[in-house]
Amino acid sequence: MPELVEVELSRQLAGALAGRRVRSVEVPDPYASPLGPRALAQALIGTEFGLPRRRGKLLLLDTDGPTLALHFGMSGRLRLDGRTALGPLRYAPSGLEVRWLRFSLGLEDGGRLELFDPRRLARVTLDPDEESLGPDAATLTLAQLRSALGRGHRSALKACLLDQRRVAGIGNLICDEVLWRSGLAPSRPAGSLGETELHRLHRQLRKTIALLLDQGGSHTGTLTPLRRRGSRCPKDGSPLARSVVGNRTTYWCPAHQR
DNA sequence: CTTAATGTTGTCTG
DNA sequence: CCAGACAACATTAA
Repeated sequence: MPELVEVELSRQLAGALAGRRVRSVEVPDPYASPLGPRALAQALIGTEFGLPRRRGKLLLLDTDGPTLALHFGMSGRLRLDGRTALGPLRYAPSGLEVRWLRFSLGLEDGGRLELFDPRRLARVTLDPDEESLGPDAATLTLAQLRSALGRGHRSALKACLLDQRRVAGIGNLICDEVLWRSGLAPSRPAGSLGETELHRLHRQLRKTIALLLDQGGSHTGTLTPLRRRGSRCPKDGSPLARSVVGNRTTYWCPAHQR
């Protein structure tokens, strides 16, 4: 679930952390962090949270000490004081089982921040390298998009959009949805877009992200439910193609995506 | 049992 | 040097 949209919803949930202090640190699955449980505890206990930030798919929880960074991998989700920001997990519809709790913080006021992750690809770090991420997709300017794609001259458009160093936050579902709405083929060389196409892509990117946020998830688009063999394009009725682009399964309409 | 999965990273190859 | 292919990571569920 964790593309920009889910992480943003988690950031909003984490807003309630501001001004609260860490009392305890638990790491039931040490695999979740390259830092040991001890280092995390030492760095975090007693610190006070500020307002949470997000860059791409990274949730940044600033404290008056280090910045706690959460990356949700494929199946991570956040719970704060018993509340979550997202609907059921695709790979764990039953949701928040104790065996999937990988990291948690007890707060001085009795509250609790918990990271659940069935698939164990989520990561907890401190003071991450934020600058290696490209500009955030939700607020990307046309100029930023142009330069992100320009440098990727001959690599596939979709591969560029998924590259977090170029643009941060776009995942597989958002990418396919945006390209479908933009009428652009995922395998188009990124550098081949004309100014009109670039404009269209930029507009659809911003619009789609806002829509998906509003609807509560990356999976709420038009194309997502059609990600199975035999589906047809809702725009023109053509059979959707299924291929691999940028290492990810890609659904698209060869009829109107050019 | 097989396959695919909302992600990232490193390695190999042409 | 570049882009693409592929495996690995670890697990769930259809």
